[in-house]
Amino acid sequence: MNQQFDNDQVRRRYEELEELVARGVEPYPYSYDRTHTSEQILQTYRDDDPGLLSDVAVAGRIMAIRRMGKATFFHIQDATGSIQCYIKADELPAAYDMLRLLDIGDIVGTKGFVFRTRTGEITVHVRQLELLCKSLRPLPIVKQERDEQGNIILHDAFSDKEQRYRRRYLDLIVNPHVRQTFIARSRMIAAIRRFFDERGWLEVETPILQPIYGGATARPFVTHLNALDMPLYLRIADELYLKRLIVGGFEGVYEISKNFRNEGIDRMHNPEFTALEVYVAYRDYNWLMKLTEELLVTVASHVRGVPALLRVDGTEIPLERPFHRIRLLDAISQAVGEQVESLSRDELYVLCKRHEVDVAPFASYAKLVDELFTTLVQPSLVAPTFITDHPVEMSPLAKRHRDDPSVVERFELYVGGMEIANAFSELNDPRDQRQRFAEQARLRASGDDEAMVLDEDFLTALEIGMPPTAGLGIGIDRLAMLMTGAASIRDVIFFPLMRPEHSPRPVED
RNA sequence: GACCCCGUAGCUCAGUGGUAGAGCAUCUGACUUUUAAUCAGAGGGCCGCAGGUUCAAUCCCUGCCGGGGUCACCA
Repeated sequence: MNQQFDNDQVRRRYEELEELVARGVEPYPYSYDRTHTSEQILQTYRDDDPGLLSDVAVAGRIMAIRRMGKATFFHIQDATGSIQCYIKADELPAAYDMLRLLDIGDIVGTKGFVFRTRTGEITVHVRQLELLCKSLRPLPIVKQERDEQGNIILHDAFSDKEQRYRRRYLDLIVNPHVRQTFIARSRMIAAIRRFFDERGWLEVETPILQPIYGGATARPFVTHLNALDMPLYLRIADELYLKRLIVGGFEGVYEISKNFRNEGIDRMHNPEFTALEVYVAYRDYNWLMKLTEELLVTVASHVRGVPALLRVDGTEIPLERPFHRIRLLDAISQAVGEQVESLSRDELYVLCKRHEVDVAPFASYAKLVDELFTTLVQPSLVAPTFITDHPVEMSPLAKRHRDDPSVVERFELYVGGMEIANAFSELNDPRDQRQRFAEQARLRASGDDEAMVLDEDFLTALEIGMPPTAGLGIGIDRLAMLMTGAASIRDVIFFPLMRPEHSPRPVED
């Protein structure tokens, strides 16, 4: 064996492994038949009838060992929780001998009967002990203590964010709340699927590798397809493909999948993130606002038990229907204390300067509106609020408002100061859509590298004809943050993007 | 990309211009109902990396690497 040891704890464990093998112990067996999880034992045990659990088999990772000479207590942790085990040397001399070579982190299976100790803890009295996996590296030890109120006090919790994100497996083993966060995320997505499935809408998959990226304004990741010697883009949105499916005759489709945007990384943004998009034929954005309310209330109730979301500071955000609704320009007017509805681009620029909103002198009308909103309004949108009817320049894929052609039928949902949904009555007039693409092309030519690219086939699809359609996108990661009170998007993504730990020096070319 | 902060034992952290310390973890011994087990002892460190200043650098300076935060960017 030519093993490089990082430190003597690792070396010691390799030595133990060899000694176990020398004694005929298989350190990596193939399976283990459990009768109970730790949770099942704790829930089933009855002091007046301990015989109920006279022969259980549990398995898990050793998380604590207390050796007391000829008797030892240890805790094993499984997916449902943890349970204490008790083993006596005189009853099981061989197993007890093997136990001397086991460590915190090893995975074992044990059979025995359940009893309650003098100090009141439900415990498995070990009659048989098997090693199921030898752990060769030390675990970051988290000790926990219970105070008189029963609160759990953690000592020296594994808290270094870099290590937690890089070695999520360790984070999950030693930090129980992390497991809970990801279970909540998974339940949330399951609840969303159920909500749509119940309505008869079809879950679909559309291309992630796209020859033309579209459906949002963002810089893409570029890759290359060798077989056809052509560039491809990782999708920034799936919108244009889902609309093609509505053209094709499906009347309700949704997709939950990763998008990729080559932009900044911060606590709200990860280069790859999960988006939900749903499109429903014959509906408009008014109907979709009600649906969005219902979706959030249903999902939050399922995941959290109450129709409320959670802020980082632990305060709840009740989801009371109907959510606030305010037109985007009205929200800005309110914030600046004057009517902005009919202001020109140049007047808006002056307004920005007056309110110390930092904008470039050549910024477009849409950009100015966006800056004013982001700076002056968005932070205050804690309670769920629909911001509606954006200027048409900001929304190249949304249908013009039926009463005002300068704005579109669009809403964004803000909760806790975060944008979590974006939706519109979908633009299905191919003539208008072509004009909008032309405007995007003009922006692109003038240096806006996030402007949308013309997708001629998408226009062809619209010419074939798309029924009136409402479409909604939800940032799943951000919604998960609000379901769990997470402070950073990294806390709800198992493996957030990190720079390589030992980065090879990039070669300059 | 800019600025600020951080990087010391497996983990959580102290610390000082004279090359280091605690708790837990680890090792040895004691202990047959413990639970942050306890008691006695021991080992463990390129103080992120590379330069510079200095008689002397973990500490001061510069650069780099990694992380966090703020801003910018970004639906």
